[in-house]
Amino acid sequence: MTTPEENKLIYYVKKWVNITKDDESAILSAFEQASIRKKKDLLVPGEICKYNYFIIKGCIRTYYIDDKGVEHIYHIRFDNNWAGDLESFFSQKPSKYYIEALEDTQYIRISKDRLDQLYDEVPAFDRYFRILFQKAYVNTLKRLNANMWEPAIDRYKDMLKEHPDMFQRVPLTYIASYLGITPESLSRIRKKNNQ
Amino acid sequence: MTTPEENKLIYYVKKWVNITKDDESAILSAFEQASIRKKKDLLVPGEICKYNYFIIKGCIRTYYIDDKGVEHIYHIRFDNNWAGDLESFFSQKPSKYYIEALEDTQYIRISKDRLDQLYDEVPAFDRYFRILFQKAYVNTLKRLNANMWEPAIDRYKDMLKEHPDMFQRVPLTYIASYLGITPESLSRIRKKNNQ
DNA sequence: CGTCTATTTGAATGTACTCAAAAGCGGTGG
DNA sequence: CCACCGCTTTTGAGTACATTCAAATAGACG
Repeated sequence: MTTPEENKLIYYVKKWVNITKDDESAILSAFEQASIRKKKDLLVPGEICKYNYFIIKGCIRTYYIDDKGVEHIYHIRFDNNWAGDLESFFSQKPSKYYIEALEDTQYIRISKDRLDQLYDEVPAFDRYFRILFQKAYVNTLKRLNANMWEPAIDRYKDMLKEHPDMFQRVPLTYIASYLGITPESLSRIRKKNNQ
Repeated sequence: MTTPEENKLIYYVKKWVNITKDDESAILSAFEQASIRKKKDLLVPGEICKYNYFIIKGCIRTYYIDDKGVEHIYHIRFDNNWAGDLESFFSQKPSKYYIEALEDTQYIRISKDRLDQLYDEVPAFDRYFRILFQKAYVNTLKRLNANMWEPAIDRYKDMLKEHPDMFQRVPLTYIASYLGITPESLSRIRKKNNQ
């Protein structure tokens, strides 16, 4: 039994796959620990996303800026989640995104080469990510569906129910963007919802 | 070298991972071949999605019907793609979706148990699906983003460019649903686009 | 040829948008 | 401790895009 206090990553990996003690040390030695201050960027457009990040504690958003200069948020991630631009990370081509800390954030990171090595060393890690991506894919399909066919107010209510913490930790402007609406619309929706 | 003519699944697996001859036969023996007629269902709501499907030739759509009785299409898949309700398949709980053949379709399928076995027997298959889900996840994020922030006409044009075949093989009503708009709106967009 | 379904067109409606401005809130420095 | 500044959130007015509902037209298939 690994507790989150000992090592968060190992704890969460073990939720999904069985690994040996050797696997554990192989995994642990493949990651580096680091931290970043609020409002600082882990990645800016044009750079290659050299690392995949696992957030130990903090908050990170991934967004891009469109032709008109408007920000659009892909996702907002908290403790015990992965962050990074997968597309750039796996292709090792320049990213289109900003990855920014919304709070002072502690994380661990792994480079592409090191991760590929780890996949070979520890096949269970392949499986771990297979399961993770599978879940991420299903969740994103659901989010897509909600965005297509549910009115914004329902999406807001769902978010309030599923991620009440967000509203404590993230400015409403960002939540609006994540929900696919403007800050003004979110404000009006909230007003309507409180009456 | 495996050509698509010999075995399509093996050909596409080899595009992403290295497998031995033994792996090949293990994979092949895990799948059953079958076919289904146009307009028939592989899955209806309430049923557990017992299989994951790889389409050899044909076309399959996944959709659900909302409270108001309106159909919403999650995806439309052609030859050499996977289909199935992943959520139900992996949890083995009842599905909310219809999976329907839009053409006479040949496919191979694998059950959950057999696939879990295969993951143990052939670790490369874990990796194959890791890569597949990873790509599916990134693609779905892009589709989500387009739906949130791009006008319907741009999404239509993109689809016309990326999947011109769709328009040959799939009724416009379904394409509209896939794009997240009503058939009426798609009709008007097409009219505007041709002027 | 007739029937059923898919597509188009029309008119009215609604939801979320843009642009502009006011109000609220938090932190900093005098 | 208060005043000021910058940023977030709210409010208002006008607009646009896609929707709903209804009906007409076009196409596919037996």
